[in-house]
Amino acid sequence: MEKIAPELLERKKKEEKKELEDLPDVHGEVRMRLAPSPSGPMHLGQSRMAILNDEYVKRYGGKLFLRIEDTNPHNILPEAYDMIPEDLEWLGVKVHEIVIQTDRFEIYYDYARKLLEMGKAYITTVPADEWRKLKNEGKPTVDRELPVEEQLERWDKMLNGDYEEGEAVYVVKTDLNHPNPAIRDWAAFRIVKEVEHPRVGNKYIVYPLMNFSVAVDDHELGLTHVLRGKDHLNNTYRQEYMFDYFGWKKPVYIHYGWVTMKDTILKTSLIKEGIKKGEFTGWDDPRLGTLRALAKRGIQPEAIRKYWIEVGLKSVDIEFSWDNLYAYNREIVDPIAKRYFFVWNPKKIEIKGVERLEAKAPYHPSEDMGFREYKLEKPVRVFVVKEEWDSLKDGQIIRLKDLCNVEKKGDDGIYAGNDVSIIKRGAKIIHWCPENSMAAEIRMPDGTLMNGVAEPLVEESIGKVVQFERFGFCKIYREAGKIVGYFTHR
RNA sequence: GCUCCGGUGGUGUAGCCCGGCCAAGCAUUAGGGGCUCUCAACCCCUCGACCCGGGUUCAAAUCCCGGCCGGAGCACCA
Repeated sequence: MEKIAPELLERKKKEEKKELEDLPDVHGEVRMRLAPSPSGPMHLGQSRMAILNDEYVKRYGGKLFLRIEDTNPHNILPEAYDMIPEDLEWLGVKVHEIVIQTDRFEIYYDYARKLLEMGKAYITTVPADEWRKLKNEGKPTVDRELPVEEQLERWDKMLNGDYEEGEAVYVVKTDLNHPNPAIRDWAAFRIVKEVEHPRVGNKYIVYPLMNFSVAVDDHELGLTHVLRGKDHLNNTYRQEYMFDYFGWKKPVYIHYGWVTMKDTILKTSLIKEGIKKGEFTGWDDPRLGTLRALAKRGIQPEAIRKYWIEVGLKSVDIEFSWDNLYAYNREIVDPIAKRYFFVWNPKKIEIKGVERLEAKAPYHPSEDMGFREYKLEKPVRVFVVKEEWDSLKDGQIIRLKDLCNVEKKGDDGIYAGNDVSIIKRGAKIIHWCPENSMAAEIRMPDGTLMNGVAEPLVEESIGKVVQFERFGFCKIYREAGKIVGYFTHR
């Protein structure tokens, strides 16, 4: 090989596979986390952080935490506690330990008290908008510098439920003159009384806000590296104050860019509403960008993984490319998908001039998967795509793939032998389905349906991704006696 | 408005830190051809990019300055 065609080897070398770049500051093993809130199942956008964290933990060894951030009782879908781990498992992400924030209130309270004692936090009873206004002007509220004893007293009152919702807020001090107003004093605990938490009920009335619980947990879990979207950049700065106050060692923070997904419905609140209204069939409706929808459509988790590895951790904003994802998926699915015929807008034609026909079509054009065979008896009738048949000229001879040649004559076909060489001479090849085919409905990612018939043998591929020849890849299901295909991609 | 972050073909990415081998690589998409009993796969070819302007230098996608453009955050959400 080397002697005959060294240039081929050269080429091989150039097509190195994409690899994630190394993480900075790795000393031995890493400890990382995924931190979704349980508002719904995972979607494509969230799979990025899951995959990347997983890749690094697998590369360096260490531990990956799934930390469910459920400290906002207003935005929780109880089923999500189970759905998220399921989605991760489907993705092939290895989670070593699950941590749920509503199990950890005592830890947060503990640190909250310490911070008050250190004079690094205060409890304000000033209304939110006023507090915010003062902050933007770089001015303290009247209660910011109240003595520690009084702050602790207020804290106890908060915990005891002596304040109503919105009457008191625990704030972490930073720097009122910080040039970025977003970083100045930030709210860390709020009172929630009017809503019951789906998981812990009304056991607690003081809820930590994200920046506080995240900082505490990132430290408590001993994280070495934190990957997050750059929309969290200011939160990182806020949280760093906590690390500085307590003298904790900070993890390495890496902020990756924003991903926009055109024509993809990701927003959980919208999906939830749509499901309720009946606009979507469920969390796996093929129009959605949830992982469950993609799974249903036959997208392989390995394709998603490969996609995000290719994209990497850059802080540039990017546009998601379905084409690229489909290309990766096709690479995986093409060699294993069995081939079948699906005829949309079917028209039944009779092939005259033969007693019987035998079809022998390979399951795969290049892989050795055997054949699907059909025997067609006397009135030999098949389904073909209506527009296709109608567009043929009378007298035109075409090839019915893996069956025979026919000459069109109105709504009939005249048997024209079985000489494959007519293809070489330019005969059109069309596909067909036997008369005993099954009704089939294909559901497209844009929500449209295609109705037709699928050859009987597809039944053996229920639950699998197949390729309907001259149509595209689909994942096959059965619903109410009919074949239902979820379109994967061409 | 303020504070950050970033700008390589339609899309994604490599190169940028440590200037030259970059008249910019790879993948995908699009167009064309080949092969094939699929409009798939495979093979070949083609189109297509360093945001702009200065500066430093023998030499800049790579370093410096300015501008322009895009994005994020500025919640008692995460």
